[in-house]
Amino acid sequence: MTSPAAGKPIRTAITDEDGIDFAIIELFFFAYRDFTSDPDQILADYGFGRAHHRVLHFVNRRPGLTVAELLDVLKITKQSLARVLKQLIDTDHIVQLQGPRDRRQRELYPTAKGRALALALARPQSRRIRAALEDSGTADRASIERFLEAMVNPELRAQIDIVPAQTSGKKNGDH
Amino acid sequence: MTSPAAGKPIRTAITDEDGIDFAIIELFFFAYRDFTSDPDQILADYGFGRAHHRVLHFVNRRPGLTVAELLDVLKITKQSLARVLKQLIDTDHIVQLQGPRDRRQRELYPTAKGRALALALARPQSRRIRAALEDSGTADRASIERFLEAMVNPELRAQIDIVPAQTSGKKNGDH
DNA sequence: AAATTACGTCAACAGTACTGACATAATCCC
DNA sequence: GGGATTATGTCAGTACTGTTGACGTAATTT
Repeated sequence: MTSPAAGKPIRTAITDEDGIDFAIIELFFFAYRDFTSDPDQILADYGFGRAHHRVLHFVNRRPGLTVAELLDVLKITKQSLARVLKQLIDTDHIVQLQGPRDRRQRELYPTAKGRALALALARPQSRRIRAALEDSGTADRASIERFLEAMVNPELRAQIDIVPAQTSGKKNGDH
Repeated sequence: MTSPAAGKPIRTAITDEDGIDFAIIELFFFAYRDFTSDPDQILADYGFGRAHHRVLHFVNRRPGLTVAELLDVLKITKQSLARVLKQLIDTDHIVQLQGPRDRRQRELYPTAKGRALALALARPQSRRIRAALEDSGTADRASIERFLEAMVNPELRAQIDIVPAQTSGKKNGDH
């Protein structure tokens, strides 16, 4: 049961000693797990995974973004993106257009099919958020939004707020 | 560039039409990504991954939990847990004790080494949370906690709150 | 014309998850 | 007592997502 040189078991639960906020750490894990479980179920019907969802999401949010910009947002390598993006293009969820200024670039746009899937995936997530905001009562949307934004690395906050609420895509002022 | 029967590109960004809360959906993605990046860096030094972190976290939070209980909290299969748990035991971060009542069970406890690593991993996460709470100003801790808890599937909320704040482990009233 | 950039692709590998099958020991129940 | 069930462990195969490294091509920059 216990190996030869095994350390002694600690029988007391870890406490909030050192001011460690275990409650929220744990809550964040559970919340994110369930948050992603809704779209995961839908994606399975398409043979897609979470990576496809992320690509689809950002292409719909910033139509016309280039491959390099997408890589920068997702923080993955191009080899990792390649497989996923190829599948989304082959299944006609996303199309590539040659960049108008720089013909080396590939601007990514959703098709009607890709737009529809993005919406279908976001719907249960949005429903969950709305319900959580209601259930938690007092918490107003803005304060949750501010908290989540503050959780993001400062250098990377530029990636957020790129979408100007209503107006159309092609508005990438970064890089 | 465009394949034969490709759909037409949609050039407008997806809107908050249909009442979809894209802002918070996206924020949640960025926040969780950065939230996990801190411990990921530390884990790399040990040759561990995120799965090790989760096991270590819950064994420290509920010392004496059984393998079955751990599987239930993590919502993974025993085959998936096996490798990770074995490594943590082999490296003397966790020890197993035969269950006192039911000798088939294996109660999991952290060693001093495992406790120390769990704390080291939680520290930057807690720091990030504290900073985010401060930065976001108004948002009081309790409302964030309530929101995150409300994001979790109702059936699974029992898993939370198991740890009674200060008292020791062995208090698993579920199942 | 040479260097750099944007993108694509091939190959190998790691980490985490899954399903299915089978083994062992301990407990439960008739 | 003895068969069924339960808790755990393990073997084998597979999928998805990510990595590094290398190389190729076309377009732009210098």
